[in-house]
Amino acid sequence: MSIYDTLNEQQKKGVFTTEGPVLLLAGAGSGKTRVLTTRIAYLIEEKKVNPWNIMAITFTNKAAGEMRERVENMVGFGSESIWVTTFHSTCVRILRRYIDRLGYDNHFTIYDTDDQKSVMKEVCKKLQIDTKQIKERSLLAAISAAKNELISPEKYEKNIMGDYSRKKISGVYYEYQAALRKNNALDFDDLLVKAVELFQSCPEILKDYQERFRYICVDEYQDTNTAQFELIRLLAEKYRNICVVGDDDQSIYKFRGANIRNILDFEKVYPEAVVIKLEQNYRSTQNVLDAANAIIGNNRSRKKKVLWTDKGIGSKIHLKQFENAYEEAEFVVDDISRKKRDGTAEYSDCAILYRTNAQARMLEERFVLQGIPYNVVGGTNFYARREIKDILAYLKTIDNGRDDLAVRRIINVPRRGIGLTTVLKVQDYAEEREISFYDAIREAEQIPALGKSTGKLTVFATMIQAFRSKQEVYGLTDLIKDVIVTTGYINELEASDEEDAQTRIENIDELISKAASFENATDQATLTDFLEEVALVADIDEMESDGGKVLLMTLHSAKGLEFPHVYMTGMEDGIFPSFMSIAADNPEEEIEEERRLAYVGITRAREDLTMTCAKQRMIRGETQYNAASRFVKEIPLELLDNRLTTRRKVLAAASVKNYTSPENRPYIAGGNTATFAAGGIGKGMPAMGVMPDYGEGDRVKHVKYGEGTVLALEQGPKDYQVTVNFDSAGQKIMYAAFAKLVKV
DNA sequence: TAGTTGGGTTTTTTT
DNA sequence: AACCCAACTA
Repeated sequence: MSIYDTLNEQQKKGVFTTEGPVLLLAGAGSGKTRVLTTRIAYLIEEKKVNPWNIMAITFTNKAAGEMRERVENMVGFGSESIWVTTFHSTCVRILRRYIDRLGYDNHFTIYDTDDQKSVMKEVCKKLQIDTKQIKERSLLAAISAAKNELISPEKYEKNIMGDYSRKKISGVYYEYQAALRKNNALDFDDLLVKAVELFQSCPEILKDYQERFRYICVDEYQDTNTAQFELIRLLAEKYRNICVVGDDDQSIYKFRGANIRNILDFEKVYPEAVVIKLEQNYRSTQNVLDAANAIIGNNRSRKKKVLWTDKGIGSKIHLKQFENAYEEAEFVVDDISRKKRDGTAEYSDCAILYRTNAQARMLEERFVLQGIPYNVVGGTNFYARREIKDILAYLKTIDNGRDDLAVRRIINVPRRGIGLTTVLKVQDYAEEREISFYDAIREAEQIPALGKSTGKLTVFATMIQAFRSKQEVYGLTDLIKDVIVTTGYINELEASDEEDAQTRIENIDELISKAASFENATDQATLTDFLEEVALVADIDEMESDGGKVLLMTLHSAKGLEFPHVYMTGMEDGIFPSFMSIAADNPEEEIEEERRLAYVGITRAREDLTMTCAKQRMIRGETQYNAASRFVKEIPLELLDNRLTTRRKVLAAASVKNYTSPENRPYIAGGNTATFAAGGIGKGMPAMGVMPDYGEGDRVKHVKYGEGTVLALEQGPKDYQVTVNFDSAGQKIMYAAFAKLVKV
């Protein structure tokens, strides 16, 4: 029996039609990833295509990783040379090699949303734009929209047509790009734009990649924007072996430029395309599918298809309305704990979905109260946290002194008594000479205006230079440890009475572990590689699956996942569909997008679906009274196990009081909310400067490097430095507090 | 220069 | 409710 026998007819067609353009319209749960991976295996095993010539592109690292793993399990070897990545990493890889052709340095850094905002703030200051009238974010949104459509500043300028606000944006767009270029930085959108630009201006480079990628597969095609479309179109132009997989009903990223026409008009761009529809669902029970079909059937702009299953009717959909969000959370958590007790479900079988990240908080409180393990996916990206960004700014500075933003971020963090006045003076000097901020610091002695700050700047520059030279000898992890010790970052945190100082320290510890595992997984792991990897992780990539925990996430994050038991909470008009979509200029269109989101949510459920809503809910400090979601009302009554009934609890008032005051919260022994919420075990920071229990000549053991002999142990300024000669890993110098060496 | 405080704003979703 | 920022004070 071969891997192809268990496929249905349509799936087989998808696997075997390897030549020419293919559009796979794959409904939710129809096994599209399976078709995609089997197709790749077929290309390699049967068609004898060199894995090197295959490209599979997705949106998240998680999806890419899963795809690679599945292909690996099917083909004997060679799978490691398939190019399986995300759009963004693909672009970075190409640009790292060739972006000098566009006048950038190949050592460019990648700016996240935070950095973009800082840049924009400066641009606005420079152009004297009042950010109270036009907000940075709306300017950035306009620029992002333009970039997604591959509209350059020049093109944008031509399209002003006398429109005042467009004229303003046009100027901002120019300045913003200039600022990025000066810092040798690209934002997320630039990654795509510049890759396309590169291909357009260097046909010989494009040709190389066209020769390489003879077979291209694109997952989640409905979420591609114009830039992504163009990138793929260029790459596929020569061989035209392009297979795109998507579901127009699951297009939920219009707000970030996804162009649903890419999938709807595929046959116009590729008239010879073979279109295959996958409508058999292997995931959910009939009741769940009927509900999904009933809801999505209300959308007008879509390719008609109806999902079916042979999994059986299954249980009905549960619908519950509560007085307020506390009771809603209480019910959901109780229900999950009941299922666990009954043996109906494990914690990891359950997922709670909501429209906005803020809705997680109340559920979290309840989980903590009941002592049930849970994990929140997303929210604030780990790498966007202040302490992490600070450390990364050091690394960026060490790696690429041209990123002024990074240098300015850390110039006075931890405090070195370098204030705004000094920074401005340095900046003036840098601007005058057209050099980078960091280079200006290195020339601090040449700046007469500085006065006694000069010394402080010199100390800073010397420290960075020292890191740079040590970098040659050190590994990545050692460098980070050195940075946090030498700069006194950890010391400052430990000394501070800030409430979440401990959490921050733990986060830094976590960063070190991430660096260590990156170092382990990559040979020749460079600082640049690490910074790049870190810049492109998505919330969902960080999800630990099957940690025996209930998962909480937004409906958007849930796309592509499935769970036996799904809870959709906050099913209220104004929350879901969101107020923004109801109040939009084009509500029909916006609500259709929300409806697709509802469709995505429902079709995550394998067996059991529960929808909940509350009559009353606090949003941004204001109490809102919401009716049940219109989407709920679109579900035929016979699919529900009950009518809408409100549960009223006498205890509600009392219990509300209980878990709003922190003192009354029964914490899990030995832990606290923060570590619990982060889903990690709080490892804490070992004390620094404490004499280790080993000495010169002793045999010790390290988590990563294994056993070795201590060659030297000397008291440094902050902590003991220990030099160990590891049997397999060679000689390493490390701080005793971090090395966590065990005497053997 | 650093820390505090009061006022104003806010994301809905994210690579 | 939470966060960010500008202005004010030590």
